[in-house]
Amino acid sequence: MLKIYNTLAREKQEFKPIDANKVRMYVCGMTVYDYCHLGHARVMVVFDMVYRWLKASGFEVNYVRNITDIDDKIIKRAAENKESIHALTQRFVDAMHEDADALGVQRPDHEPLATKFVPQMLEMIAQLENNGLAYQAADGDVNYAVRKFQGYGKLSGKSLEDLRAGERVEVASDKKDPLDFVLWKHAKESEAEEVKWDSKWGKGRPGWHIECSAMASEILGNHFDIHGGGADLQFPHHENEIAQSEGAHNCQFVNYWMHNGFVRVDNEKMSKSLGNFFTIREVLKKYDAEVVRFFILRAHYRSPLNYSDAHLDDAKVALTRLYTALKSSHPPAESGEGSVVDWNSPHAIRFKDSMDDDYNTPEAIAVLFDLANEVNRNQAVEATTQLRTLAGVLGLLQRDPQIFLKGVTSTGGLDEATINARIEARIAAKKTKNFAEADFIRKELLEAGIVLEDSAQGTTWRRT
RNA sequence: GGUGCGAUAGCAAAGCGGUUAUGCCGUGGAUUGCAAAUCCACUUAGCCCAGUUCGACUCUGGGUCGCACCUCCA
Repeated sequence: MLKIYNTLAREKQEFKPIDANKVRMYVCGMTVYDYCHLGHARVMVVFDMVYRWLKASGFEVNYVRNITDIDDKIIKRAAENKESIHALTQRFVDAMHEDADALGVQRPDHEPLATKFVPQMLEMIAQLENNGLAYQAADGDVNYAVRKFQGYGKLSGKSLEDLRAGERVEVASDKKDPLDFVLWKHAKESEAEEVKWDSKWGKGRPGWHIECSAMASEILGNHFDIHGGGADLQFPHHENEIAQSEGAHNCQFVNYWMHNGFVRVDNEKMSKSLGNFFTIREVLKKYDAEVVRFFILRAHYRSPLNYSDAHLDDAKVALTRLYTALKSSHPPAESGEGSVVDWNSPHAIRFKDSMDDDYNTPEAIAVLFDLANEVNRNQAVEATTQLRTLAGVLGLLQRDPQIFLKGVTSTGGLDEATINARIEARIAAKKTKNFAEADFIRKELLEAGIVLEDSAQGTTWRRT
Protein backbone atom coordinates (compact mmCIF):
# COMPACT_ATOMS: atom_id res chain seq x y z
CA MET A 1 0.00 0.00 0.00
CA LEU A 2 1.48 3.30 -1.13
CA LYS A 3 1.78 6.06 1.43
CA ILE A 4 2.35 9.66 0.43
CA TYR A 5 3.32 12.58 2.61
CA ASN A 6 0.48 14.97 1.98
CA THR A 7 1.43 18.60 2.56
CA LEU A 8 -2.24 19.37 3.10
CA ALA A 9 -2.41 16.98 6.05
CA ARG A 10 1.21 17.31 7.17
CA GLU A 11 1.52 13.56 7.48
CA LYS A 12 1.91 10.40 5.46
CA GLN A 13 -1.40 9.06 4.25
CA GLU A 14 -2.46 5.94 2.44
CA PHE A 15 -2.91 6.72 -1.20
CA LYS A 16 -6.39 6.03 -2.51
CA PRO A 17 -7.10 7.20 -6.03
CA ILE A 18 -10.44 8.76 -6.86
CA ASP A 19 -10.98 6.20 -9.64
CA ALA A 20 -9.68 2.72 -8.88
CA ASN A 21 -6.47 1.98 -10.81
CA LYS A 22 -6.30 5.45 -12.29
CA VAL A 23 -4.20 8.34 -11.10
CA ARG A 24 -4.45 11.91 -12.30
CA MET A 25 -1.39 13.98 -11.47
CA TYR A 26 -0.44 17.60 -12.15
CA VAL A 27 3.00 19.06 -11.59
CA CYS A 28 4.05 22.69 -11.92
CA GLY A 29 6.70 22.85 -14.60
CA MET A 30 8.97 25.51 -15.98
CA THR A 31 8.67 29.14 -16.87
CA VAL A 32 10.54 29.12 -20.14
CA TYR A 33 12.75 32.17 -20.39
CA ASP A 34 16.11 30.58 -19.58
CA TYR A 35 17.89 27.24 -19.33
CA CYS A 36 16.78 24.85 -16.61
CA HIS A 37 18.99 24.67 -13.55
CA LEU A 38 19.56 21.77 -11.16
CA GLY A 39 16.55 22.75 -9.09
CA HIS A 40 14.40 22.17 -12.15
CA ALA A 41 16.24 18.92 -12.75
CA ARG A 42 15.18 17.78 -9.31
CA VAL A 43 11.47 18.45 -9.89
CA MET A 44 11.59 16.71 -13.23
CA VAL A 45 13.48 13.68 -11.95
CA VAL A 46 11.52 13.38 -8.71
CA PHE A 47 8.12 13.46 -10.35
CA ASP A 48 9.35 11.26 -13.15
CA MET A 49 10.22 8.75 -10.43
CA VAL A 50 6.75 9.19 -8.92
CA TYR A 51 5.19 8.72 -12.36
CA ARG A 52 7.22 5.56 -12.99
CA TRP A 53 6.48 4.10 -9.57
CA LEU A 54 2.73 4.67 -9.93
CA LYS A 55 2.84 2.93 -13.30
CA ALA A 56 4.96 0.10 -11.93
CA SER A 57 2.38 -0.26 -9.17
CA GLY A 58 -0.26 -0.97 -11.77
CA PHE A 59 -1.93 2.41 -12.03
CA GLU A 60 -2.94 3.99 -15.26
CA VAL A 61 -1.48 7.46 -14.87
CA ASN A 62 -2.43 10.68 -16.56
CA TYR A 63 0.48 13.00 -15.87
CA VAL A 64 0.34 16.69 -16.71
CA ARG A 65 3.30 19.04 -16.38
CA ASN A 66 2.57 22.55 -17.55
CA ILE A 67 4.77 25.07 -19.30
CA THR A 68 4.42 28.73 -18.40
CA ASP A 69 5.01 30.63 -21.61
CA ILE A 70 3.56 34.02 -20.66
CA ASP A 71 4.78 35.95 -17.65
CA ASP A 72 6.57 39.16 -16.61
CA LYS A 73 10.02 37.63 -16.78
CA ILE A 74 9.39 36.25 -20.24
CA ILE A 75 8.17 39.60 -21.50
CA LYS A 76 11.17 41.33 -20.01
CA ARG A 77 13.66 38.83 -21.42
CA ALA A 78 12.11 38.91 -24.88
CA ALA A 79 12.37 42.70 -24.87
CA GLU A 80 16.01 42.53 -23.80
CA ASN A 81 16.74 40.03 -26.54
CA LYS A 82 14.66 41.95 -29.06
CA GLU A 83 12.89 38.77 -30.06
CA SER A 84 9.28 37.69 -29.99
CA ILE A 85 7.81 35.99 -26.94
CA HIS A 86 7.09 32.96 -29.02
CA ALA A 87 10.61 32.65 -30.40
CA LEU A 88 12.04 32.94 -26.90
CA THR A 89 9.72 30.44 -25.26
CA GLN A 90 10.01 27.93 -28.10
CA ARG A 91 13.78 28.00 -27.81
CA PHE A 92 13.67 27.24 -24.12
CA VAL A 93 10.95 24.64 -24.40
CA ASP A 94 13.24 22.79 -26.79
CA ALA A 95 16.19 23.22 -24.44
CA MET A 96 14.12 21.93 -21.54
CA HIS A 97 13.21 18.83 -23.51
CA GLU A 98 16.84 18.18 -24.34
CA ASP A 99 17.78 18.41 -20.68
CA ALA A 100 14.88 16.28 -19.51
CA ASP A 101 15.59 13.62 -22.13
CA ALA A 102 19.23 13.48 -21.11
CA LEU A 103 18.22 12.89 -17.50
CA GLY A 104 16.03 9.98 -18.50
CA VAL A 105 12.84 11.85 -17.69
CA GLN A 106 9.85 10.41 -19.50
CA ARG A 107 7.60 12.86 -21.25
CA PRO A 108 4.43 13.62 -19.29
CA ASP A 109 1.17 12.66 -20.99
CA HIS A 110 0.37 16.35 -21.43
CA GLU A 111 2.54 19.46 -21.44
CA PRO A 112 0.04 22.27 -21.82
CA LEU A 113 1.22 25.76 -22.70
CA ALA A 114 -0.46 28.56 -20.79
CA THR A 115 -1.04 30.64 -23.90
CA LYS A 116 -3.15 27.87 -25.38
CA PHE A 117 -5.63 27.95 -22.50
CA VAL A 118 -6.51 31.60 -22.13
CA PRO A 119 -10.23 31.06 -22.92
CA GLN A 120 -10.46 28.46 -20.14
CA MET A 121 -8.77 30.88 -17.75
CA LEU A 122 -11.20 33.66 -18.65
CA GLU A 123 -14.10 31.32 -18.12
CA MET A 124 -12.78 30.44 -14.71
CA ILE A 125 -12.26 34.07 -13.74
CA ALA A 126 -15.87 34.77 -14.78
CA GLN A 127 -16.98 31.93 -12.58
CA LEU A 128 -15.06 33.38 -9.65
CA GLU A 129 -16.64 36.75 -10.31
CA ASN A 130 -20.09 35.11 -10.31
CA ASN A 131 -19.27 33.48 -7.02
CA GLY A 132 -18.34 36.82 -5.54
CA LEU A 133 -14.65 35.95 -5.21
CA ALA A 134 -13.22 38.19 -7.90
CA TYR A 135 -13.55 41.89 -8.67
CA GLN A 136 -12.16 44.30 -11.19
CA ALA A 137 -10.14 47.06 -9.57
CA ALA A 138 -9.90 50.65 -10.71
CA ASP A 139 -6.64 50.01 -12.56
CA GLY A 140 -8.34 47.36 -14.68
CA ASP A 141 -6.79 44.30 -13.04
CA VAL A 142 -9.13 41.55 -11.97
CA ASN A 143 -8.18 40.38 -8.49
CA TYR A 144 -9.08 37.50 -6.24
CA ALA A 145 -10.69 38.59 -2.98
CA VAL A 146 -8.75 36.34 -0.66
CA ARG A 147 -10.77 37.13 2.46
CA LYS A 148 -13.94 35.94 0.79
CA PHE A 149 -12.58 32.40 0.43
CA GLN A 150 -13.07 30.19 3.44
CA GLY A 151 -10.03 28.12 4.22
CA TYR A 152 -7.42 30.32 2.61
CA GLY A 153 -4.08 29.18 4.07
CA LYS A 154 -4.97 25.55 4.65
CA LEU A 155 -2.14 24.25 2.49
CA SER A 156 0.64 26.48 3.72
CA GLY A 157 -0.61 26.55 7.30
CA LYS A 158 -0.82 30.30 7.32
CA SER A 159 -3.59 32.33 8.82
CA LEU A 160 -4.69 35.60 7.28
CA GLU A 161 -3.49 37.35 10.44
CA ASP A 162 -0.02 35.81 10.12
CA LEU A 163 0.16 36.95 6.54
CA ARG A 164 -0.93 40.40 7.57
CA ALA A 165 1.79 40.59 10.19
CA GLY A 166 4.52 39.72 7.74
CA GLU A 167 3.28 41.96 5.00
CA ARG A 168 5.89 43.65 2.89
CA VAL A 169 5.63 47.10 1.51
CA GLU A 170 3.39 46.78 -1.48
CA VAL A 171 3.96 48.64 -4.73
CA ALA A 172 1.12 50.89 -5.73
CA SER A 173 -1.93 48.83 -6.52
CA ASP A 174 -5.67 49.12 -6.48
CA LYS A 175 -6.25 45.88 -4.60
CA LYS A 176 -8.97 46.05 -1.96
CA ASP A 177 -6.75 44.03 0.33
CA PRO A 178 -2.99 43.62 0.15
CA LEU A 179 -3.40 39.85 0.28
CA ASP A 180 -5.49 39.77 -2.89
CA PHE A 181 -3.72 38.44 -5.94
CA VAL A 182 -4.20 39.18 -9.59
CA LEU A 183 -6.15 36.92 -11.93
CA TRP A 184 -6.09 39.13 -14.99
CA LYS A 185 -3.55 41.86 -15.65
CA HIS A 186 -4.78 44.76 -17.73
CA ALA A 187 -2.76 45.44 -20.87
CA LYS A 188 -0.24 48.27 -20.84
CA GLU A 189 0.47 50.61 -23.73
CA SER A 190 4.10 49.60 -23.90
CA GLU A 191 3.40 45.90 -24.24
CA ALA A 192 3.46 44.03 -27.53
CA GLU A 193 0.20 42.86 -29.13
CA GLU A 194 1.54 39.36 -28.66
CA VAL A 195 0.87 39.52 -24.92
CA LYS A 196 -2.66 40.95 -25.12
CA TRP A 197 -5.83 38.94 -25.16
CA ASP A 198 -9.37 40.25 -25.39
CA SER A 199 -11.68 39.74 -22.46
CA LYS A 200 -14.85 41.14 -20.99
CA TRP A 201 -12.62 43.07 -18.57
CA GLY A 202 -10.63 44.58 -21.41
CA LYS A 203 -7.39 43.58 -23.07
CA GLY A 204 -4.88 41.92 -20.84
CA ARG A 205 -3.10 38.73 -19.88
CA PRO A 206 -3.49 36.08 -17.21
CA GLY A 207 -1.96 36.25 -13.75
CA TRP A 208 0.45 33.49 -12.88
CA HIS A 209 -1.71 31.28 -10.70
CA ILE A 210 -4.81 30.99 -12.86
CA GLU A 211 -3.13 28.95 -15.60
CA CYS A 212 -2.57 25.92 -13.39
CA SER A 213 -6.11 25.95 -12.06
CA ALA A 214 -7.56 26.26 -15.53
CA MET A 215 -5.32 23.74 -17.28
CA ALA A 216 -5.59 21.19 -14.50
CA SER A 217 -9.37 21.16 -14.55
CA GLU A 218 -9.50 21.25 -18.34
CA ILE A 219 -7.28 18.18 -18.67
CA LEU A 220 -7.77 16.30 -15.40
CA GLY A 221 -11.12 17.51 -14.14
CA ASN A 222 -12.14 19.68 -11.20
CA HIS A 223 -11.05 17.12 -8.63
CA PHE A 224 -7.97 14.96 -9.08
CA ASP A 225 -5.42 12.93 -7.13
CA ILE A 226 -1.93 14.38 -6.94
CA HIS A 227 -0.52 17.85 -7.40
CA GLY A 228 3.20 18.42 -7.10
CA GLY A 229 5.91 21.02 -7.36
CA GLY A 230 8.85 22.56 -5.57
CA ALA A 231 8.50 23.47 -1.91
CA ASP A 232 8.64 27.15 -2.74
CA LEU A 233 5.39 26.89 -4.68
CA GLN A 234 3.46 25.89 -1.60
CA PHE A 235 2.83 29.53 -0.89
CA PRO A 236 1.49 31.51 -2.53
CA HIS A 237 1.16 29.60 -5.80
CA HIS A 238 -0.51 26.40 -4.67
CA GLU A 239 -2.50 28.13 -1.96
CA ASN A 240 -3.88 30.41 -4.66
CA GLU A 241 -4.59 27.54 -6.98
CA ILE A 242 -6.75 26.00 -4.29
CA ALA A 243 -8.57 29.27 -3.74
CA GLN A 244 -9.21 29.60 -7.47
CA SER A 245 -10.23 26.04 -8.23
CA GLU A 246 -12.29 25.39 -5.15
CA GLY A 247 -13.75 28.88 -5.31
CA ALA A 248 -14.84 28.37 -8.90
CA HIS A 249 -15.94 24.75 -8.76
CA ASN A 250 -17.20 24.44 -5.19
CA CYS A 251 -15.52 21.10 -4.70
CA GLN A 252 -12.24 19.73 -3.41
CA PHE A 253 -9.42 20.47 -5.87
CA VAL A 254 -6.64 18.00 -5.03
CA ASN A 255 -6.39 15.06 -2.63
CA TYR A 256 -2.61 14.80 -2.21
CA TRP A 257 -0.14 17.66 -2.42
CA MET A 258 3.51 16.71 -2.85
CA HIS A 259 6.43 19.12 -2.53
CA ASN A 260 10.06 18.33 -3.23
CA GLY A 261 12.95 19.90 -1.31
CA PHE A 262 15.44 22.33 -2.74
CA VAL A 263 18.81 21.84 -4.29
CA ARG A 264 21.31 23.82 -2.28
CA VAL A 265 24.77 25.19 -2.80
CA ASP A 266 26.81 25.74 0.33
CA ASN A 267 23.72 25.09 2.39
CA GLU A 268 21.73 27.79 0.66
CA LYS A 269 18.84 27.41 -1.72
CA MET A 270 19.87 27.37 -5.36
CA SER A 271 17.83 30.03 -7.05
CA LYS A 272 17.77 32.52 -9.83
CA SER A 273 17.55 35.43 -7.44
CA LEU A 274 20.57 34.36 -5.43
CA GLY A 275 22.47 33.73 -8.63
CA ASN A 276 24.04 30.59 -7.19
CA PHE A 277 22.58 28.20 -9.72
CA PHE A 278 24.09 25.72 -12.14
CA THR A 279 22.24 24.94 -15.33
CA ILE A 280 21.64 21.33 -16.19
CA ARG A 281 23.61 21.57 -19.41
CA GLU A 282 26.52 23.11 -17.57
CA VAL A 283 26.64 20.18 -15.16
CA LEU A 284 26.18 17.64 -17.94
CA LYS A 285 29.39 18.85 -19.54
CA LYS A 286 31.20 17.54 -16.49
CA TYR A 287 29.07 14.66 -15.31
CA ASP A 288 27.21 11.85 -16.97
CA ALA A 289 23.46 12.49 -16.96
CA GLU A 290 22.73 9.21 -15.24
CA VAL A 291 25.14 10.18 -12.46
CA VAL A 292 23.12 13.35 -11.97
CA ARG A 293 19.87 11.40 -11.92
CA PHE A 294 21.38 8.92 -9.46
CA PHE A 295 22.62 11.79 -7.29
CA ILE A 296 19.10 13.24 -7.12
CA LEU A 297 17.44 9.92 -6.36
CA ARG A 298 19.96 8.98 -3.69
CA ALA A 299 18.39 11.57 -1.38
CA HIS A 300 14.79 11.50 -0.26
CA TYR A 301 12.70 13.84 -2.39
CA ARG A 302 11.60 16.00 0.55
CA SER A 303 15.10 16.48 1.98
CA PRO A 304 17.42 19.25 0.97
CA LEU A 305 20.04 18.17 -1.55
CA ASN A 306 23.42 19.82 -1.39
CA TYR A 307 25.16 20.19 -4.70
CA SER A 308 28.94 20.03 -4.99
CA ASP A 309 31.49 18.41 -7.24
CA ALA A 310 32.57 16.17 -4.37
CA HIS A 311 29.03 14.83 -4.01
CA LEU A 312 28.70 14.25 -7.73
CA ASP A 313 32.05 12.45 -7.72
CA ASP A 314 30.78 10.28 -4.91
CA ALA A 315 27.61 9.49 -6.85
CA LYS A 316 29.72 8.59 -9.87
CA VAL A 317 31.83 6.10 -7.94
CA ALA A 318 28.74 4.56 -6.36
CA LEU A 319 26.94 4.18 -9.67
CA THR A 320 30.11 2.69 -11.12
CA ARG A 321 29.92 -0.05 -8.51
CA LEU A 322 26.45 -1.00 -9.73
CA TYR A 323 27.46 -0.98 -13.37
CA THR A 324 30.58 -2.96 -12.55
CA ALA A 325 28.44 -5.68 -11.02
CA LEU A 326 26.33 -5.82 -14.16
CA LYS A 327 29.42 -5.93 -16.33
CA SER A 328 31.08 -8.73 -14.46
CA SER A 329 28.04 -10.97 -14.28
CA HIS A 330 28.03 -14.04 -16.50
CA PRO A 331 25.93 -14.28 -18.47
CA PRO A 332 25.52 -10.53 -18.68
CA ALA A 333 22.06 -9.16 -18.04
CA GLU A 334 20.39 -8.18 -21.27
CA SER A 335 19.86 -4.49 -21.67
CA GLY A 336 16.61 -2.66 -22.04
CA GLU A 337 13.69 -1.92 -19.80
CA GLY A 338 10.49 -3.87 -19.69
CA SER A 339 11.59 -7.04 -17.94
CA VAL A 340 8.95 -8.24 -15.56
CA VAL A 341 9.74 -7.86 -11.88
CA ASP A 342 9.09 -10.78 -9.59
CA TRP A 343 7.60 -8.87 -6.70
CA ASN A 344 7.68 -11.89 -4.42
CA SER A 345 11.43 -12.11 -4.08
CA PRO A 346 12.93 -10.77 -0.85
CA HIS A 347 14.85 -7.96 -2.50
CA ALA A 348 11.88 -6.87 -4.57
CA ILE A 349 9.70 -6.84 -1.48
CA ARG A 350 12.16 -4.59 0.30
CA PHE A 351 12.37 -2.37 -2.74
CA LYS A 352 8.60 -2.12 -3.00
CA ASP A 353 8.14 -1.46 0.71
CA SER A 354 10.65 1.36 0.50
CA MET A 355 9.06 2.93 -2.53
CA ASP A 356 5.59 2.56 -1.03
CA ASP A 357 6.81 4.44 2.02
CA ASP A 358 6.55 7.91 0.54
CA TYR A 359 8.97 7.09 -2.28
CA ASN A 360 11.98 6.24 -0.17
CA THR A 361 14.44 6.04 -3.03
CA PRO A 362 17.57 6.06 -0.81
CA GLU A 363 16.35 2.86 0.80
CA ALA A 364 15.36 1.40 -2.57
CA ILE A 365 18.83 2.17 -3.88
CA ALA A 366 20.37 0.47 -0.84
CA VAL A 367 18.53 -2.67 -1.99
CA LEU A 368 20.22 -2.25 -5.36
CA PHE A 369 23.61 -2.32 -3.67
CA ASP A 370 22.69 -5.44 -1.76
CA LEU A 371 21.73 -7.04 -5.05
CA ALA A 372 25.03 -5.97 -6.57
CA ASN A 373 26.81 -7.72 -3.73
CA GLU A 374 24.71 -10.81 -4.46
CA VAL A 375 25.69 -10.65 -8.12
CA ASN A 376 29.38 -10.25 -7.31
CA ARG A 377 29.31 -13.14 -4.91
CA ASN A 378 27.61 -15.87 -6.86
CA GLN A 379 26.91 -14.56 -10.34
CA ALA A 380 23.27 -15.53 -9.92
CA VAL A 381 21.37 -14.71 -13.08
CA GLU A 382 18.23 -13.94 -11.09
CA ALA A 383 20.07 -11.36 -9.01
CA THR A 384 21.47 -9.71 -12.10
CA THR A 385 18.09 -9.56 -13.76
CA GLN A 386 16.53 -8.23 -10.61
CA LEU A 387 19.17 -5.59 -10.18
CA ARG A 388 18.53 -4.38 -13.66
CA THR A 389 14.76 -4.50 -13.59
CA LEU A 390 14.40 -2.88 -10.18
CA ALA A 391 16.86 -0.17 -11.14
CA GLY A 392 14.86 0.25 -14.33
CA VAL A 393 11.85 1.24 -12.25
CA LEU A 394 13.93 4.22 -11.12
CA GLY A 395 15.16 4.86 -14.63
CA LEU A 396 18.67 3.67 -13.79
CA LEU A 397 21.14 1.03 -15.06
CA GLN A 398 19.54 0.63 -18.44
CA ARG A 399 22.64 1.21 -20.52
CA ASP A 400 25.22 -1.29 -21.62
CA PRO A 401 27.64 -1.42 -18.66
CA GLN A 402 30.63 -1.26 -20.98
CA ILE A 403 29.36 1.93 -22.52
CA PHE A 404 28.82 3.49 -19.12
CA LEU A 405 32.20 2.39 -17.78
CA LYS A 406 34.10 3.45 -20.87
CA GLY A 407 32.21 6.66 -21.27
CA VAL A 408 32.22 8.18 -17.81
CA THR A 409 35.15 10.37 -18.51
CA SER A 410 35.77 13.81 -17.15
CA THR A 411 37.29 15.44 -20.19
CA GLY A 412 38.73 14.27 -23.48
CA GLY A 413 41.07 11.36 -22.98
CA LEU A 414 42.47 8.74 -25.30
CA ASP A 415 40.40 7.30 -28.11
CA GLU A 416 39.45 3.64 -28.13
CA ALA A 417 41.77 2.62 -30.93
CA THR A 418 44.79 3.96 -29.05
CA ILE A 419 43.71 2.27 -25.85
CA ASN A 420 43.16 -1.05 -27.59
CA ALA A 421 46.54 -0.84 -29.28
CA ARG A 422 48.24 -0.27 -25.93
CA ILE A 423 46.35 -3.18 -24.43
CA GLU A 424 47.53 -5.43 -27.25
CA ALA A 425 51.09 -4.30 -26.68
CA ARG A 426 50.74 -5.06 -23.00
CA ILE A 427 49.35 -8.53 -23.67
CA ALA A 428 52.31 -9.22 -25.92
CA ALA A 429 54.69 -8.05 -23.20
CA LYS A 430 52.97 -10.26 -20.66
CA LYS A 431 53.35 -13.26 -22.94
CA THR A 432 57.10 -12.85 -22.88
CA LYS A 433 56.99 -12.25 -19.12
CA ASN A 434 58.14 -8.71 -19.70
CA PHE A 435 56.24 -7.44 -16.68
CA ALA A 436 58.23 -4.23 -16.49
CA GLU A 437 56.91 -3.27 -19.90
CA ALA A 438 53.39 -4.46 -19.04
CA ASP A 439 53.35 -2.41 -15.86
CA PHE A 440 54.71 0.59 -17.66
CA ILE A 441 51.80 0.47 -20.10
CA ARG A 442 49.33 0.06 -17.29
CA LYS A 443 50.76 3.04 -15.47
CA GLU A 444 50.85 5.10 -18.61
CA LEU A 445 47.18 4.43 -19.30
CA LEU A 446 46.23 5.06 -15.70
CA GLU A 447 47.77 8.49 -15.92
CA ALA A 448 45.54 9.08 -18.92
CA GLY A 449 42.52 8.10 -16.82
CA ILE A 450 42.24 4.54 -18.06
CA VAL A 451 42.08 1.64 -15.62
CA LEU A 452 42.92 -1.83 -16.92
CA GLU A 453 41.33 -4.88 -15.40
CA ASP A 454 42.67 -8.36 -16.12
CA SER A 455 40.32 -11.27 -15.70
CA ALA A 456 39.88 -14.81 -16.95
CA GLN A 457 37.90 -13.34 -19.83
CA GLY A 458 40.75 -11.06 -20.85
CA THR A 459 41.63 -7.43 -20.27
CA THR A 460 38.95 -4.79 -20.08
CA TRP A 461 39.24 -1.09 -19.42
CA ARG A 462 37.23 1.77 -17.98
CA ARG A 463 37.67 5.46 -17.44
CA THR A 464 38.13 6.85 -13.95
C1' G B 1 8.13 39.11 13.84
C1' G B 2 4.71 34.82 12.02
C1' U B 3 4.74 29.71 10.15
C1' G B 4 7.07 25.17 8.94
C1' C B 5 11.16 21.70 8.37
C1' G B 6 15.69 19.66 9.94
C1' A B 7 20.14 18.26 13.31
C1' U B 8 22.87 10.52 12.36
C1' A B 9 29.73 8.32 11.99
C1' G B 10 35.63 11.62 8.01
C1' C B 11 31.77 12.67 3.73
C1' A B 12 26.79 11.52 1.80
C1' A B 13 22.27 9.39 3.41
C1' A B 14 17.97 5.85 5.39
C1' G B 15 15.08 2.73 8.58
C1' C B 16 14.13 1.41 13.44
C1' G B 17 11.85 1.63 21.14
C1' G B 18 16.07 -3.59 22.09
C1' U B 19 19.05 -7.38 16.66
C1' U B 20 24.37 -5.28 10.05
C1' A B 21 21.20 0.29 6.78
C1' U B 22 23.54 1.58 2.21
C1' G B 23 27.54 4.16 -0.84
C1' C B 24 32.36 6.72 -0.64
C1' C B 25 36.79 7.12 2.44
C1' G B 26 40.01 4.29 6.12
C1' U B 27 42.19 -0.56 8.35
C1' G B 28 43.33 -5.94 8.04
C1' G B 29 42.92 -10.41 5.13
C1' A B 30 41.73 -13.40 0.52
C1' U B 31 42.53 -13.12 -4.68
C1' U B 32 46.26 -11.14 -8.54
C1' G B 33 52.97 -11.88 -11.84
C1' C B 34 51.84 -6.67 -10.08
C1' A B 35 47.31 -4.16 -10.20
C1' A B 36 42.18 -3.10 -10.75
C1' A B 37 37.65 -5.23 -9.72
C1' U B 38 35.57 -8.49 -6.27
C1' C B 39 34.90 -11.16 -1.66
C1' C B 40 35.52 -11.60 3.83
C1' A B 41 36.38 -9.09 8.51
C1' C B 42 36.69 -4.44 10.91
C1' U B 43 37.05 0.95 12.61
C1' U B 44 34.08 5.93 12.64
C1' A B 45 27.29 7.63 14.70
C1' G B 46 22.98 9.86 16.39
C1' C B 47 23.44 18.67 18.67
C1' C B 48 22.67 19.69 24.27
C1' C B 49 19.62 18.99 28.85
C1' A B 50 15.70 16.66 31.25
C1' G B 51 11.60 13.03 31.22
C1' U B 52 8.78 8.36 29.84
C1' U B 53 10.59 3.11 29.63
C1' C B 54 13.37 -2.94 31.85
C1' G B 55 15.65 -0.48 27.57
C1' A B 56 15.78 5.64 23.28
C1' C B 57 19.44 7.58 17.79
C1' U B 58 14.17 6.31 17.57
C1' C B 59 8.71 8.78 22.03
C1' U B 60 7.68 13.61 25.20
C1' G B 61 9.24 18.57 26.97
C1' G B 62 12.88 22.49 26.97
C1' G B 63 17.22 24.64 24.79
C1' U B 64 20.94 25.53 20.89
C1' C B 65 22.07 25.73 15.86
C1' G B 66 20.78 25.47 10.57
C1' C B 67 17.34 26.02 6.52
C1' A B 68 12.90 27.49 4.08
C1' C B 69 8.28 30.20 3.24
C1' C B 70 5.71 34.86 4.44
C1' U B 71 8.30 38.94 -2.44
C1' C B 72 9.45 36.33 -8.53
C1' C B 73 11.42 31.48 -7.70
C1' A B 74 11.29 24.11 -8.77
